[in-house]
Amino acid sequence: MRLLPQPATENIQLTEVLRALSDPVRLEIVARLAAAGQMNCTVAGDALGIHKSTASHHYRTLREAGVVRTEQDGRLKYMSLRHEDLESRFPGLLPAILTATSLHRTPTTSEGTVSATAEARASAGSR
Amino acid sequence: MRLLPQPATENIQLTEVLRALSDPVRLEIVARLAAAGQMNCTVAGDALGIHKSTASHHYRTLREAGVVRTEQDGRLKYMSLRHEDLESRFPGLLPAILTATSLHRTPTTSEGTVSATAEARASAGSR
DNA sequence: CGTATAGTTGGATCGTTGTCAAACCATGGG
DNA sequence: CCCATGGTTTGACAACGATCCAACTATACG
Repeated sequence: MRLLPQPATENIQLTEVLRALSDPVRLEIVARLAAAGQMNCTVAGDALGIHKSTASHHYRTLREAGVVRTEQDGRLKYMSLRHEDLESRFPGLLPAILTATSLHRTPTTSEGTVSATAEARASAGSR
Repeated sequence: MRLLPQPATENIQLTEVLRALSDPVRLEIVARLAAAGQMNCTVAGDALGIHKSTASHHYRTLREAGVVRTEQDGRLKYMSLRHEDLESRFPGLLPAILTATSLHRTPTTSEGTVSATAEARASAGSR
């Protein structure tokens, strides 16, 4: 369970977090992470219908901004929200954003079927 | 007291708000607006040490994102935060961001302090 | 070892953005 | 009516970002 490099909590910058979350694809990833707890990269890419290299770019952006942590377990990498770190540095910010995304959810690309698959796979891969 | 065109409350998009606030200069404008209540455009530009056309661009970005309202009174235009509109659409978001900016403020918002200006300009200019 | 799987990296493309400068527009005062 | 003042618009420029494809790396499994 190797943890990929990420900024220390005290070095997380507000503008970078906001920038990371200002992209619809990344906001969607974060919303799904909040619901699922964690997520493997391929699942995220498949669910969002984007190329895997594009997905990889978004994971990196989120990780470097300090929004998510990535742990490698074998061939898989699992992302999860840095909830406590963000809360301690920007109290209330992430909850407010997650509330907003759930309030104004857009009927995204085949949300129901794909997200069901994504969740099934995500939970099957977790332990 | 003419009100400049702005998006209706229900049309304010989260990603656009986050995008608008992800620029250090605009975040500084918003922080000062929160402290001062309202602000005239030239004052903001002078205080931030940026060209007036650049400032104008940022005002427009903030207004079009739904973050600020602009009212024209004679030759002057006053900006103020759309606090209630944002609160009704994204509860807790703006307060959390303002809290974050005041928690991790570089120098304080007193006028005349130019170091904040220099830093904002430096990071913005080094894109 | 060889192969399949998971993800990254580099290159190419194309649109967006922050900045300044200069010209422009609008408003109120003399 | 003209001019000074407050802001906007346009143009140019350099940097950034999102995306895809193809090639690459790394890990596990047989």
